[in-house]
Amino acid sequence: MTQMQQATGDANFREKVFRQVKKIPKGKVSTYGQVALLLGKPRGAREVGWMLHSNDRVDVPCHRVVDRTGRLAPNFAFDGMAEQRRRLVNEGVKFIDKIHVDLEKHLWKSR
DNA sequence: ATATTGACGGGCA
DNA sequence: GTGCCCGCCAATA
Repeated sequence: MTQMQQATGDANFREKVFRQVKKIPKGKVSTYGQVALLLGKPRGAREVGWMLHSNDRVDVPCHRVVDRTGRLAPNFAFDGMAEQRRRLVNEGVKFIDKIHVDLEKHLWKSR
């Protein structure tokens, strides 16, 4: 690893985030904090959010990642939270209202 | 180098 | 359950 890559910080961490998000099963959701914790950064929730925002790759199901209250992203990359909600509903995720998913039922329990 | 911002989380009212 | 404050971390308006 070059010195530049280290300076960039966690270029490696970014890959971990994508890999972890890809593991979220269809019909389940995870939280930024949960993902961060699994990657060994208990306080890296904001970091995860930044990564997903800056990288809206189609192969990363970022719509399955919500915040701790189950609230959807304030500004989803494509069509606002309407698009995010549509995708989740399409996968069978239940909502307690328009912007909050039912975490009790759909929060992914990683192992 | 400092200040501000943001797709966050925990604790408390 | 919701809202506010504060701490945390990286990017940058």
